[in-house]
Amino acid sequence: METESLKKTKNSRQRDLVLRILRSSKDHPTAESIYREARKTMPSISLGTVYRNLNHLRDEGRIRELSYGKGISHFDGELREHHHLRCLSCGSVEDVPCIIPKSFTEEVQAQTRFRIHSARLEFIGICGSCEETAVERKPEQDAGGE
Amino acid sequence: METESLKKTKNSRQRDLVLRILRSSKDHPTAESIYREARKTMPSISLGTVYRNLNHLRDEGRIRELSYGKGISHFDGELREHHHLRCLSCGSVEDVPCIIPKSFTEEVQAQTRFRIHSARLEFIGICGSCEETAVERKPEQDAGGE
DNA sequence: CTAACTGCAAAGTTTTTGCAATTGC
DNA sequence: GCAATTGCAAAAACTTTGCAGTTAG
Repeated sequence: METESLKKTKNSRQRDLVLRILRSSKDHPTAESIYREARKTMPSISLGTVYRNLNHLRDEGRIRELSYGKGISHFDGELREHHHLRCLSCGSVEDVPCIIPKSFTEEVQAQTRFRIHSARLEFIGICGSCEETAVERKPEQDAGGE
Repeated sequence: METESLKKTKNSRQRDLVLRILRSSKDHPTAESIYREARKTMPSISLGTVYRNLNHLRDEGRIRELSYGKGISHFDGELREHHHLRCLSCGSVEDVPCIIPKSFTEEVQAQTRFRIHSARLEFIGICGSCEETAVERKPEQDAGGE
């Protein structure tokens, strides 16, 4: 009867800070940007500690790791089901509070031998402001200054 | 009247090879595994060239880059709409030929100022064979050897 | 008290890049 | 012929880790 190697967790000021920054963040910060933010409050915090805490919080399921794009991971402090819109033009990522239809998930599960826990969905396209910019730039339109 | 900085593309044996490997691949190889495979045919090919060609092919839209997980990108030579099942236990990724319901996509698009081109969907759960293994391991069941 | 945690810096991984030589068109 | 491409190796970018000292419980 072995318990799943659960280890005692201490609350450190550093971990609290990382979590607080993530929770209060409207976007999806990277380790680096969390680090920069954290140093405003706690100048001695190290990048390694930020990484360790992000991994720890993710393993506990208290935050989500996104890792879209190539190298860099982004982190998300929002746990309720939601998905993402990624803009091809400016690279921004916003949340959509949509929920994948249960019927769809069930259909997929029925078709495969897979037990589905959750899903990650990312819509890829052009965001509102880039769309506007593109329209402004069109030559048919009276082209702005410069 | 400037065209979108389109640059002439040459066909090199290296690029063809990378594409051929990807197209004939049932799974989603990494740059590294494509490199290993490529060297069987063309021992002089370099890893840098594999990376350059993968990026090039992706930019042309001839392959897809997956980059799930942290560091390593995986590539996918299949362009028809399909999505992925990722197993939490063994880390494997398989294709599901499912299609996101148009009505769902349209609903999301209507809710936001976003113009959706495409979507990436990944179901996360436990694959068939891991599920079986887990069941075998359950102590209620007559536990196998070892 | 002591195991978890930290800061620091060095090391690890994955990907990109500069350069001179080739190669496809 | 010339620009695109290549091989090589060095550099960059991101993340993890070993260690000795600190801290929460």
